[in-house]
Amino acid sequence: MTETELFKPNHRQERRNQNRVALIEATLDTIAEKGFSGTSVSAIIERANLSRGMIHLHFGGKDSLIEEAAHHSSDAYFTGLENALPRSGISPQEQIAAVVSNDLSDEVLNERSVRVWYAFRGEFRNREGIGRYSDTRDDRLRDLMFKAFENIILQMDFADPTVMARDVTHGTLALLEGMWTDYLLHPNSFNRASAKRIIFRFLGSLFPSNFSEIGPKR
Amino acid sequence: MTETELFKPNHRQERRNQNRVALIEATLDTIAEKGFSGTSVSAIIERANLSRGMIHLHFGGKDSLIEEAAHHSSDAYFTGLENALPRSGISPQEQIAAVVSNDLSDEVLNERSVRVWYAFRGEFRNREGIGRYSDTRDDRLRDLMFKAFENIILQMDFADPTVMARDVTHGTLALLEGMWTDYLLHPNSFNRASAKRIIFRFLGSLFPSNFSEIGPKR
DNA sequence: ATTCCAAATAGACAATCGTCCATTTGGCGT
DNA sequence: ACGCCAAATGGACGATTGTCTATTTGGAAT
Repeated sequence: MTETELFKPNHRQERRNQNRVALIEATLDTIAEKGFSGTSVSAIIERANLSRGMIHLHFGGKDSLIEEAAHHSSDAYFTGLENALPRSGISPQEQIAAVVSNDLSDEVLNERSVRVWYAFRGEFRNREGIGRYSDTRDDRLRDLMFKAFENIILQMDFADPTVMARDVTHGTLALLEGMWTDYLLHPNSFNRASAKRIIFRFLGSLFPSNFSEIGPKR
Repeated sequence: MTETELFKPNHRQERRNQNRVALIEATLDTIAEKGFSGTSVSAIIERANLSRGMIHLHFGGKDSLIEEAAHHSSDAYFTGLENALPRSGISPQEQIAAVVSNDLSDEVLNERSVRVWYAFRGEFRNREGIGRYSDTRDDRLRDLMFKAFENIILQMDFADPTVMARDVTHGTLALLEGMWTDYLLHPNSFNRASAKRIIFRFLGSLFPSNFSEIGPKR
């Protein structure tokens, strides 16, 4: 109500879109705070300070709104990741380190996004729209890491470099996943530096000339 | 109704307890199939083939039933783990391998239990009863693995063996967590043998005289 | 200044939620 | 064989769910 006046200079379509985004953000906030089962239409519109009919007007229904929120959340993660990755002239180990650092950064690994992410994970079976974006995120990230590890492994001598690259990619992503879970369960005692050291300890053991427990070499 | 006759020879208290367990199992089945948001009182009692009032009679309310179900699920995991661990005369690396094998076994890593587990994870913030059991599981398992890794590390020369043991424990649990997530998202393409090989590849690289990519040595 | 129509509102609506109680059932003790 | 009382039933109950529509609002075009 009082905030409405702040937006007065805007045009109609801008206001419309602001409300659309406000609904999505309010949905994510509510999921983070009250979980999926506590996320009702009433809770969402109360947080967004909008009227009840807006969800039907903008999204057609609650389920579509939640799907859009999942989409929005997934997009935000990848936009951040692509900004965190320098365009070129970067060694494979530095690329992997960039992914690791990004996944453990304040922007990605915070209480809101982790709770939202796990709430979606717990429900994605029943909402097809959510599962789609879960998969999308994994596939793009997996491909990026695989190529980086492949570059590292090809200039060593492994019996089956492709399998090795796939295994290490899989393992590193699993490590990151596990760190997220740890943060979800113990957000206060979680230590970002410690998490990073652990991951690089594992990678440094596998590729001593590319990683140390401090981070990537060169 | 028709099944009632099968239980006729039982005493009253046994029947009562059977119904109690049936409600818990029906709750877990419903969570696995429909997610937390689809788990209503109606859905539970329909699956259990019992009357509406039973939940109030046995548990006092839906929330308590769900808490008991989380407890039941956690207990089942640890009972299985303790059975999988031979009592004594087993090397540290074999202890760790037993935990890894157990976490990747059909009994622990199946669609029902993984969906149930992640559904609880997504809601544990709001139901205090659930969070308690989540933590309990982690603590007991962490302690077990830490001592095993400590034994391995103490007969090597590391600058700070305690930190190293803690890091590797943390990392290995994170790897297992990540494998569970992978199974949740892609239950059909998931490969247990591959998951095990990846974990032992990481551990074999850190402790070459204790692990190989096949499994524990000795 | 007036009209117009997209945008937004607020409440009606049936369906479903979880709780709880009046009633029935049936196994055990006498 | 009978009566008792714990166990189980199934529906009533108010609260809350998500959807949708009749109404109001207000910026833009004339």
